[in-house]
Amino acid sequence: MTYNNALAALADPTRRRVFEQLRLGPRAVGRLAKGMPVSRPAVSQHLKVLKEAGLVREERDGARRIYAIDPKGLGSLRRWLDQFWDDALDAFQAAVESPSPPKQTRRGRK
Amino acid sequence: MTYNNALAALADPTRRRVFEQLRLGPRAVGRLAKGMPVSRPAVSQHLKVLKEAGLVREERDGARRIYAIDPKGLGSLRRWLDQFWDDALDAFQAAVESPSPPKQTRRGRK
DNA sequence: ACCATCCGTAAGTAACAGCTTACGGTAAGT
DNA sequence: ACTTACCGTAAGCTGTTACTTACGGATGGT
Repeated sequence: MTYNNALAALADPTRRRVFEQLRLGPRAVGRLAKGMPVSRPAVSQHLKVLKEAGLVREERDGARRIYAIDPKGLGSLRRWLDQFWDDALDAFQAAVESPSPPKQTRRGRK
Repeated sequence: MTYNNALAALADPTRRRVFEQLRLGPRAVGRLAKGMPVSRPAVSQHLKVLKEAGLVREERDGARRIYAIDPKGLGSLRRWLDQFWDDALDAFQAAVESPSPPKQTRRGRK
């Protein structure tokens, strides 16, 4: 039930860019901030949102925080999307196969 | 390359609710607005965003507009997520299998 | 012709989200 | 003990966004 947070988290372009950076492997905050158009605190705030959405895991290494992708949030999002995908295709196919659907027209078409 | 718009569109809870309504089949605007906590124009605006994101298709039936899920936007979103899913699992597995990664520590761990 | 239904758009407002700078806390090196 | 590096949080500002009401165009029935 965390897919809603995951969607909201991945909606922001900057945050998505941080997330895509982590696809290459775990990274510290400072390293993530380098090469980004925003400041380091901004990256920290984005990481906080991603973490609360279950998309990212935090691991301490001395004074540094290493962030990595958490498959959990990604999985729940994928499940939601797949379920949606199947149902949508069913409805789409049913609409195509029947020229005059049962409840489609209420007052006649033409 | 429309997955970013799709993510932004599905980020809003109300808009997601409209979209999930359409999972049951094509609906007119007025019918979608009934049972929603917001006004009909608000639903129209949400449908416009969903349409621009490629998530929804519009079909005119007299004075009514019938909206239905467009598999296109859903597909691009799914592809992006799948690619992400694979890469993330690879990186995750690689990180687990190697106790001491190559560039993980810069000044030594302890 | 008239009226009712269905809907999109414009304008205005209030809440939210993302960014910056400033600050404090923790850990490692000397 | 002192300094440096690394990072999270608070406070404040600003642009965006989701909502409302009001309006007008298009279609269908009588």
